[in-house]
Amino acid sequence: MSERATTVEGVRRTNLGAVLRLVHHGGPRSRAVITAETGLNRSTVSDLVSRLTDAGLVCEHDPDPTRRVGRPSPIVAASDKVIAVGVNPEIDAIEIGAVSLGGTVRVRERIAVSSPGVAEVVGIVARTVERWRSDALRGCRLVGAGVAVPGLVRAEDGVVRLAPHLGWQDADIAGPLRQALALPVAVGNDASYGTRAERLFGAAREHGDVVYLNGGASGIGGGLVLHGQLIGGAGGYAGEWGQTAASMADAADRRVEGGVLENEVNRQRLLDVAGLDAADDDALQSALAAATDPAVAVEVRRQRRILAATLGNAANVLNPSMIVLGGFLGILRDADRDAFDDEVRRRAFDVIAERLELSSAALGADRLLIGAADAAFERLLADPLG
Amino acid sequence: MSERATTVEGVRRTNLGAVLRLVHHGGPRSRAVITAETGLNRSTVSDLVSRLTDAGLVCEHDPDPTRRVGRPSPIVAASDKVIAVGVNPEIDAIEIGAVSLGGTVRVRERIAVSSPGVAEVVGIVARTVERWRSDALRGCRLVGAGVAVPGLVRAEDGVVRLAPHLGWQDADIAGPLRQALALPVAVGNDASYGTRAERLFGAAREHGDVVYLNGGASGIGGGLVLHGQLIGGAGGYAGEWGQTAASMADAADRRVEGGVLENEVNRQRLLDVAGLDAADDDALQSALAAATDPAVAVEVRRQRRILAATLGNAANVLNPSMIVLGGFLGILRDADRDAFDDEVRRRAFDVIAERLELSSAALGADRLLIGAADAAFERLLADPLG
DNA sequence: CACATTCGGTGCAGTCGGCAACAAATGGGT
DNA sequence: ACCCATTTGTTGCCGACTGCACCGAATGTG
Repeated sequence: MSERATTVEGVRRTNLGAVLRLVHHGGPRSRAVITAETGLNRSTVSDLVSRLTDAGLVCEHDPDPTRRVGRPSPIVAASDKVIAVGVNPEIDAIEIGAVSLGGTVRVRERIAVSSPGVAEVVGIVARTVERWRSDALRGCRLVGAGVAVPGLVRAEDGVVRLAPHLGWQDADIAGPLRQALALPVAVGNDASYGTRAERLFGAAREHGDVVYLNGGASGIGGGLVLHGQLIGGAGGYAGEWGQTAASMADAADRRVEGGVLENEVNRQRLLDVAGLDAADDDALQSALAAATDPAVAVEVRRQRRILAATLGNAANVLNPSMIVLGGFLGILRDADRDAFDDEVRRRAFDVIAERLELSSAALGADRLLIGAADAAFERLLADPLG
Repeated sequence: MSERATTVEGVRRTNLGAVLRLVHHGGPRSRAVITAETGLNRSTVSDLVSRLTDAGLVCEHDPDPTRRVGRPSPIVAASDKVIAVGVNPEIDAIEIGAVSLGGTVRVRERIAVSSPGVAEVVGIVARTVERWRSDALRGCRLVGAGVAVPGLVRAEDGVVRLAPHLGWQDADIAGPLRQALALPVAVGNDASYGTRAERLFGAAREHGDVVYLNGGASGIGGGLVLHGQLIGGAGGYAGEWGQTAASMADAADRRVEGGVLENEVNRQRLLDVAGLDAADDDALQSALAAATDPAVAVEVRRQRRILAATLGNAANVLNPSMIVLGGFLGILRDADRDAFDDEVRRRAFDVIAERLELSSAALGADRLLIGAADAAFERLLADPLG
């Protein structure tokens, strides 16, 4: 978003990228609106749009019949024939999706595999994409692939340093996948890509300072957007909330001596107290809501207290305008949204709480695929005609 | 640093700023080095430098006698005649400094006043600067002033929302001071400006992802640099570590029920246990080192534990490459640096701890003046010839 | 049907950085 | 003392890009 254009040609790249980004992340809009939002000249926008059209990246169609005087301005939309592949390997399956520019999922498959290795993932993805290419994606242009990995990914080269649930360690999936698909490949942490998706297309849309926390079966991960930028930190490992020491006002709230946040705020504990063996988030939510055993309410309240303290800390340190909770953390909040939000705000400075919103994640299961695909689009947005 | 240049003229602004920033933050260097570091063409750099010289912002002087073949390249240095004023109102005094481009403090005064109001600060600063103008700063060009306020400052307009130690609330100091000095004025939180100074000229030089925590008599504040940018958050209030709930593995470490970090990691508690009434940081450090009472060591260890847990959390969430500790937090660390650093690293993921450095603050009392002045320079760097 | 309004298209001008050729300044070798 | 290689500043030209002014197109209004 904010590369500095030091050269005159760079200005063109920047501006082409800005226009394409606008219709990709913000949806279709008229040329006139683009002119107003970019602050560029009409003639400049005209030129930029026609170049993007020539390159097949955007489509123009007739304007909406508006009731206003004046010449109607054609609507510019991102081409849905430009596609990036999103991949999310998990412990029991691989999820693959084809996402078009604009952020809609065109095709999507979940392929059951138990704890797949790198070669297995690459093979399955390559076969699936090959099949799509001559079928659902006929006539489309594939521009890249993104892989959302449940683990620690080194930002500089995309090497998976550690993915405990997959059993990967110092694994390079970018190289093999790039070879197999003949496409550029981005690799990133799943929570980071979830953050990206929620910020661009979900609950944190339009927010420049976002804290995102996701609770899954394997723990708590998250991501940050500050100054409108996704924050990776020095190595790209930022967002590991699950490993932070939890703040508990009452020592009786602790369950694991020397434990960390994800030991205390924990999905399995909720399943246990609800008497469930395994369940998806919807089932868990219903079970918790329907439970009559007071122990359930006690455990939910305990986890809510601890989570609220963590979020209060995050608010004081980062001053976000939006906190988004995904997975079972959203369930904890939804048990009584207003009370939860108030408790978080109460722990933050007034001036910070004033402008703090909280939300449960808006995107469903597509979140990671959309985020991963968007990371793959990033190269295109940086230099649309390159 | 990273404004996007959407126009051709904007490219020139960006590049002029980049060159000026280089010699301002990085020190004097030859044209040849500037060419290499900016990636710009020789002829472009030549033009940019001569424009900056014409504007009196940089000076060129004869090259160092290097032992290499080839035409020597003249050294470009930021002009020390370009000055910004840094101001730091405290509870017992106002500190004022004149800082030249390049970051050196030219003049500096500490004026004792008890808990000054806005009008008092403005008056004193105006008189002092007026005196300097016809004396120490004769022939200099003043380009702005920055005020480091111990309190919450709204980023969007510089209004001081709350500065408890000064008794200010919703106070506008930018307006009156701008009028009195006839200069643009920047207002910010003191810890933010300290962060800025340590990052540019101090311990975190060259680090793109920095966590800075400062411990003073009034509490614990801090700042963040991520992706090379100073992070303010949605309202500019980010960095309030002091108000976060502390994480304590052992409940016996708690001293204040429902208290926050700055209640537990606390300068006054150190003074008390050391039997001191009041002392500056140097005296406190000596007293703690010389103490024989085992209660002193116990309290130091307790505060170190809590601080290390907080820093470990910060490392996991933000993945910084450098953590800088100022004020009495530096003293706590210095009591046994290696042990402290190891404890912080132990609490972070291996991959994060691998590349995590810690340091005590490198700049002394000048820190806030340098940071505040640098904030005032920002306008100049964004558009050097504007 | 004339007019106001809004917006796209075209040609021109201004600005900027890249490039290539040349000049200048230094060290090394004979 | 002299020539050459190397590095770097300087100059003039070129290409690229955006902004602007003007014109034409498309729509609603009276």
